[in-house]
Amino acid sequence: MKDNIKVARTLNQIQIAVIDLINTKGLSKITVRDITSAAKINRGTFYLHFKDKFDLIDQYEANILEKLTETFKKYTPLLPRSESEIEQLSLEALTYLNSERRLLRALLSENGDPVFTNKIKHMLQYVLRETLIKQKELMVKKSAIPAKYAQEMALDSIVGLVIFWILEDEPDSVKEVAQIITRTRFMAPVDLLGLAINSKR
Amino acid sequence: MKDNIKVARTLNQIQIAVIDLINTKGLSKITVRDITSAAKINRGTFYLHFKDKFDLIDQYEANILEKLTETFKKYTPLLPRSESEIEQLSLEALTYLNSERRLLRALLSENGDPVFTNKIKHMLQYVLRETLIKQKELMVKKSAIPAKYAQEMALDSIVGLVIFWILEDEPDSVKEVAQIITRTRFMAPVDLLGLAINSKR
DNA sequence: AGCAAAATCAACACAGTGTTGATTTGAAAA
DNA sequence: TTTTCAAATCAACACTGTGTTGATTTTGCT
Repeated sequence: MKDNIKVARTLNQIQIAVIDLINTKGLSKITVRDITSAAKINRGTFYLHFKDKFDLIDQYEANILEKLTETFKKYTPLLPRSESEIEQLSLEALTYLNSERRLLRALLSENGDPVFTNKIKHMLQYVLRETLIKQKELMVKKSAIPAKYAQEMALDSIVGLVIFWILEDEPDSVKEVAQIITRTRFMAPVDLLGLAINSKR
Repeated sequence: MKDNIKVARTLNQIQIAVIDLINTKGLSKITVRDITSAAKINRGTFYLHFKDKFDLIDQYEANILEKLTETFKKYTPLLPRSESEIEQLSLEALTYLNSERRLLRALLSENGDPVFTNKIKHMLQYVLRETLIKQKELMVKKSAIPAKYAQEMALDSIVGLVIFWILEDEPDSVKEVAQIITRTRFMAPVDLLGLAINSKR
């Protein structure tokens, strides 16, 4: 049996310290010493749980990505076939993200781990690819631009939107954002921006 | 007078070494020692030109961003009012980026500097904000979603597209991509992907 | 109360950093 | 060609952070 209570307390102190340190001095400048002294634990103890600073961040991120993947799996085989299905899935994913807002804000901020965004993108890409294979019949129309670009942009815009929401100081509600995500799937950038651009050449 | 030739040769050797090292071992794991030994210069010489590894990368990136900003300034006051103006600006910007493809590929790859993407976004945001102020009359329609989200997504999708293109092994021509960018401004994600999604709830 | 896991502590070699002062090299002006 | 001076080389320095060690103490659990 592990002394789970002891471990849990230590890991807790570490996470609180790390979030605080990311926000104050930035992840890249944090040392293991910083973490352990802020968490008021022995430096050796840190190495009992983590290989190094990057391993620590990896564990946090992997945990979040895993939970998020499960949410998506619940909706497989997607893609969703209707607006309301898109909205429902968005709602569930956003609700989970919101529950981890403190950690996510730190990791996704300028002071955080700039690689995390890429990991999120790759996870989503993997999930989408899995389901797209089973859903080829959905692809009925030919797009005006190569699929690779379309996929990349769809992914970037949605990931960008969610991260933007996470980083807001007074974020809109989960429900509002789920609706916004749904709407944006059906609107062009020019229309989203409300611009009047002459589409004649 | 500076021994410009000497300096230029040194800086050249360093850049070649850095690009190579980023591609092989990744920017985060590169030491100043690695750079100087690969460039076959004395370690002290490095510090004659750069404060540290990050200063070096900053200089490369700042240089690229500056050139890119100039290109955009040539088109001020934009925003462009027609498709052809969008395409022309895209063409010019892409042509410059293409001329720096080797360095950009390294910096923007998984092994590169994950912060660079953010810097590009911020630069574009600044340029757009500058011009949007002067072009308020362009904003005629009310968008269905808050402007902040629309702007973020438009930015993310276009930056994502360009970076995707930079990282391709056999990239499409500058002209093709300029056309693609232009088209995407007027199309919704669902249409870009060619999906048949039921928009009824 | 007694066991075992977890945390503490001091000490270690090591790698990379950034800086120094003295010396050599070499491109270009006189 | 010779002179000159900025640039590059070189060896040595103190310093910081790392990751690991073995011995010891603490503390939750049964």
